[in-house]
Amino acid sequence: MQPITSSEIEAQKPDREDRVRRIIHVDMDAFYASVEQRDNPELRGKPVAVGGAAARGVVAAASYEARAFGVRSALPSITAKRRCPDLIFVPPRFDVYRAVSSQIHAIFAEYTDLIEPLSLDEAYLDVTDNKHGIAIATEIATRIRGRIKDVTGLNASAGISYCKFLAKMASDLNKPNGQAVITPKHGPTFVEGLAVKKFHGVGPATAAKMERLGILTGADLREKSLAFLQEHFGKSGVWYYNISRGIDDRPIRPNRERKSVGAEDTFMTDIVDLDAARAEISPLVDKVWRHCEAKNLYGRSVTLKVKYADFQIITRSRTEASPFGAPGEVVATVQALLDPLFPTAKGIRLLGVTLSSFTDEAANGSAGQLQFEI
DNA sequence: ATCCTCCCCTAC
DNA sequence: TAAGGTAGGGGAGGAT
Repeated sequence: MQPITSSEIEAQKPDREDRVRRIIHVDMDAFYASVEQRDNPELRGKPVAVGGAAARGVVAAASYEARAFGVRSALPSITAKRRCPDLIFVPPRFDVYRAVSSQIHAIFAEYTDLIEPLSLDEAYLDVTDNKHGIAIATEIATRIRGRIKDVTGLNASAGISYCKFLAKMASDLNKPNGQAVITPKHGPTFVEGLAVKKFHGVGPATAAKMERLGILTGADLREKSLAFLQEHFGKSGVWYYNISRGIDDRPIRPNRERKSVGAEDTFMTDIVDLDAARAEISPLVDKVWRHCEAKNLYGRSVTLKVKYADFQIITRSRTEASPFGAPGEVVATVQALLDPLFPTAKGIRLLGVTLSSFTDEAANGSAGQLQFEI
């Protein structure tokens, strides 16, 4: 400990301790697969993959029995079947997953309103001030996991720490059906010993770039200056600088608003001609439009996504002054974005449509717009 | 200075 | 080897 004056103790100590947050990251174990095993006893104890067995499908979630064979999320279904010939493919039931997600969210809300869902099966909770006045966050995590088990029959894991990054990391440490704590005292040490490629937010590209710079671990990262990291990683450099010291002040953000709604489709066989491509647009737009309509989202940007046979992905987008008023308008715009891409030398394996730039209100009539412009 | 378009990276 | 669907954030370069 650094020697400090008594006045500093008076001034700082209570302040510091007040500022230490208690964050829990809750993560359901093999979520989709566990729901399927819960609802169909035939699947229990067996290797299960949720997702399409289709030729171009991938695994969305794998049971722990399947993981023993190297079956993982995002693995091509055909590879999964080769690794695990007895693998049972089950189509996803998102309505059921959403219902379970609501149940666990209700359990979180018994303890705090500071809930930030990351997906159907994961959330950050800030329990610094919680509804039961429980001082020990691990106690809350234990109770939440018990409640989840009682209510849903499913296992959850949890990470407990003083920030989101370390809570997230901690939830993996004793998975499945476990929890782990990283205290402020041990946070920086934990990060130092961690390979950067394990950092949440550092993917293959960034990991490779860091490796070229001689950065393999959190300790390596910590040795680099802020200026160096900013030079090589821009805005993210600040984030890396802080996180290598165990510093992450990002707040829990409840009620994050959706910024885009999209739909995309990979075809059984690649598309080569414009008419075939055009025929795919309406169904995609209709799906997106229905979703936006149900949620009262009025988008004024539309993006067309094209994935070619060689996996090159391009996007073409257009932003209007006011939101689209009918699906037909979206279809027309997307067609206009699509046309210049033909004739194409490469087949197209996927098309996608996304609406974004949501505004508060539906489009005014054209007369209303004119009044403003005059 | 901000918006728009397009691309890259990441996560689940 | 075979590689889905959905979403968010950052950055570069150009337009307004």
